[in-house]
Amino acid sequence: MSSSTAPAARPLTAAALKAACSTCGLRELCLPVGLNAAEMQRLDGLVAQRRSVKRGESLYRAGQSFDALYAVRTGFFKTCTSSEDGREHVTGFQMAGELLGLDGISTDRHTCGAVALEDSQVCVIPYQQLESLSRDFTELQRQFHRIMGREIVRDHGVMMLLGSMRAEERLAAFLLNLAQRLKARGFSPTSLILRMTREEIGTYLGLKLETVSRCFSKFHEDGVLRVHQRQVQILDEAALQALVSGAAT
Amino acid sequence: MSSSTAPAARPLTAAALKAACSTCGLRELCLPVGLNAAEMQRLDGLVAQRRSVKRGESLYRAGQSFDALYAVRTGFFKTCTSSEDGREHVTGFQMAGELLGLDGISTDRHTCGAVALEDSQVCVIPYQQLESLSRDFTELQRQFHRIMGREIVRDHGVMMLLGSMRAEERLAAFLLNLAQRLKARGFSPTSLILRMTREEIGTYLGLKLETVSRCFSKFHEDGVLRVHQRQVQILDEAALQALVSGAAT
DNA sequence: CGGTAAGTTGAAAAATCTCAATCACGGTGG
DNA sequence: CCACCGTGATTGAGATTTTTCAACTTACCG
Repeated sequence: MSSSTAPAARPLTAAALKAACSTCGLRELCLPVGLNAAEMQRLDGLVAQRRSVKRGESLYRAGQSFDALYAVRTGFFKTCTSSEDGREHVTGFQMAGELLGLDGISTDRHTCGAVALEDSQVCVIPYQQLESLSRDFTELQRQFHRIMGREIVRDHGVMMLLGSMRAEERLAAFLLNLAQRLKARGFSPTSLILRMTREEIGTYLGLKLETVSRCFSKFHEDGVLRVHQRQVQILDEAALQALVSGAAT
Repeated sequence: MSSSTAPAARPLTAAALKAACSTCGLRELCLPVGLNAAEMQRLDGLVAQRRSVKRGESLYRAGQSFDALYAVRTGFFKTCTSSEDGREHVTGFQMAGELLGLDGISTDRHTCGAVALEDSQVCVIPYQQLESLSRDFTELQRQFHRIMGREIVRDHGVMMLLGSMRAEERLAAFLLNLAQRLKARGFSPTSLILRMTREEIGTYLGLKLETVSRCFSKFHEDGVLRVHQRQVQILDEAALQALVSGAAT
């Protein structure tokens, strides 16, 4: 769409790609949480650029030098590390309002890759400038730290999931988490379209794709879900919740 | 050393418990990395207090309000989350120079508990003051962010371990990691005394204690380790390394 | 010494993986 | 418009890994 001719409508020009936190619908989920108007404006100056990433393309790759964080504006990403022997492991899925790239902070080099699972757009947040601005604004500093802290807590949750739940429990936890995040963004929490393959779910949950598929089928049989390929409808949220909480039984 | 009164030897007075990064042997591993003399002195003003934690005691518990980070000075800790149904999961082991408490940043409340596995001492780093000081010193800010980033990368490593390695590979990775950290602290990287039980290793690695025990025995039989209870000697590091890297084979 | 917590080992059960065959869907080209 | 192709998803059966349950040993502490 929108070849460079068309002076009437050019949604993908540089101007259109100009970011602006202050007018962004995601500002209550994203980096600007808690900022006042003046601070927001300063942040607008920092988050100046957007970047489009087509489905299947990499936003960044492992090993690449780190110089910016990215806030997902639209679309859906996975982040994955690959081990020395080439196996891939998905460390997370990111949707609108979530930050990508934190893995690069410690070594100035990305340790995961980020791949778009559908056509997506991100806001580029130059890291040097973010550090600098967060020295001026207590609230921005605070929020940035909270976001990093949240990532750590999230990772602990995943470690717990991988370390002590079995297949069905893992998938239940995964679906509930997805539903809850969709809900926070105003989407239906019961009817979702998965953006990732069974294999990607599998490497995220530490399972083989066949196991993931079998669990979906099992949930379907039990009337907990309606599953049709990537279309999933949650029929009995309580049942999923019970699997996750009462995981011991 | 130094206590102002000092009627001879009172190692546990308040004065003796006074912390000082500038004279601490761990400063090259801990928070003060990269600071100049003046900055170090300001940091000394912040990290003013030490706290002793006896073996088996908690430094902090899940749910408790968060107001400080802790740098391990001596000793050894584990951090664990407990799931809703009461199962415990160990998220990490911390030794001298490593930071505890990052899990509290996102919600102002700790989400894990930290328990000393031997008599330990930590430096208390009041969080508000750390944030404040890191607004003044670029280098401190930088280092603090690196530490958080490192924790995220570490967690990704554990997720990969839990998600895609089998028992022996996990234990090998665990031992190599431990050895490497001990080496960085000037201890022998081949002869180590485990501070934790088989069960604690198990919940960290997502295995049952019997499985951990069997893996130790297997390594012993294969001549890779000498194992006698908690005394472990690494005889063939390359073999462990091969297990971790060529995990696919 | 005796008691307790931790560690080891064995055998059977359970969960997950592997390998293989088949099915469904979306897109492409005739 | 429809047949065909390739990717992704499903399902089955047998192999493998890990867990479970249980018995037994060892070390440590007062």
